[in-house]
Amino acid sequence: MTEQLSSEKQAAILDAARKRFAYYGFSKVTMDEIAADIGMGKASLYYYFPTKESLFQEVVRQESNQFLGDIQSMIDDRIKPCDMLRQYALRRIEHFKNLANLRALQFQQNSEVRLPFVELFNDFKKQEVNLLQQILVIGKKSGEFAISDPQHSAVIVMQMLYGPRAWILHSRENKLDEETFLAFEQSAKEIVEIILNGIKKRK
Amino acid sequence: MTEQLSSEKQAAILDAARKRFAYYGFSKVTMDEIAADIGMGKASLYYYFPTKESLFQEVVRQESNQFLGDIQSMIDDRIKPCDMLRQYALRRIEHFKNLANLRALQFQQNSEVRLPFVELFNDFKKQEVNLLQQILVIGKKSGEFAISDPQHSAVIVMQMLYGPRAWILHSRENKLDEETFLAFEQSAKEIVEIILNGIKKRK
DNA sequence: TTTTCGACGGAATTACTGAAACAGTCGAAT
DNA sequence: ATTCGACTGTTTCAGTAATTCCGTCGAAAA
Repeated sequence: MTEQLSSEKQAAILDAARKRFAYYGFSKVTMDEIAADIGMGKASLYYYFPTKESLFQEVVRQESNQFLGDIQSMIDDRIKPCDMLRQYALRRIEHFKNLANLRALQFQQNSEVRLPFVELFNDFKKQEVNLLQQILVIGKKSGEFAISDPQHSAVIVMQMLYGPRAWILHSRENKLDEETFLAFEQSAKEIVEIILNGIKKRK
Repeated sequence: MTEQLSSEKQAAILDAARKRFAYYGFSKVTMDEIAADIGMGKASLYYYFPTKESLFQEVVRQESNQFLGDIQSMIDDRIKPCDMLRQYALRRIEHFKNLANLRALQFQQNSEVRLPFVELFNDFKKQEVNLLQQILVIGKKSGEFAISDPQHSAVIVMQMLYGPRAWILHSRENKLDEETFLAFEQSAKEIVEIILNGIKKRK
């Protein structure tokens, strides 16, 4: 079980890295610090992870996959669609909490928004939309959700959860080009309709 | 009508300032540029406005008051509550467009988020919530909205419109303290319920 | 053979400094 | 009452020196 020992060390590194990254963000953590946390030399970290970036990515990937896996198995359990959606949303809040400052960093300093990280987060977002679509399709088929296009609705609900503002900041160079604005305007209008449905009295 | 002439000049300054500020943000606009736009010397601007900051504030205040005034008079017209809410949301998108980069600046660089501006925007937010509350109270009284607490709902809808993410970035030093997170968590959960109501099939 | 680490090189970040830009003032001109 | 050129003190910025930190390597330990 030498491999077991190796992955134990690896897990320890990932754990220490997660704690530091989640609190201080990527650039304000040094490899020396992470190594010191688990009583190792910095050079040893490079035996397990080729770069600092890959270590960070692995931390995010692990946490994200945990979340996505949980949701997927919940869907597979075939509980009521209504509860699926509620559980998903609550679990999502939890997940966001775990990666709090890690994710918040997306919307902070430009310097932190490195291309590989953007790709990582966008990939996660895509998978999340996909899960949401599954839930909505099930909800529609079973007749519990009054939606015409689950694919479309999923994107809107996601947008709602991410917040319209996040959208804008995502646009290149923090500037509002016409294209970005039209997309924002469109989804903002659709969100309004959902809000209306949400608070209108049932007939 | 010498005063009329004065306020005409003042209006011209405000107009030039609005155009520049809305596009480039506060710090990337110089008083010289604004003055040049209307063919005046910079020093003359200081005859009408004591500081650059006061000029900026006046621009925001004017645009905001226009918006708030429009909504108020729409409410006074006593149209259907449902249309009130829809109109409000659409007009809000329009308003946001006018102040696009002016407002976007709230969520960008730290350097731009100066205390007097935060207060200005928070003040606007308060007034906006108040209008929204009026609409919801009317909607509830007339029996068109199925909400228990209009005061509370107004805050939630606002949060939805501003986006939960914006909330987080608002917190001091861009750091997620416990208090901020609890507030976020609470409202996120409530937003979930609204989403659910919005897409659930009517019985 | 697998894992750890001290010591080192080079790239990137920070701290520093001098020059340029800018907000705001003042007194004269209109 | 209103405009403006010329000036001042502060802030911003570009360029540079000093430092930090990522990542490597060869030796040592297990």
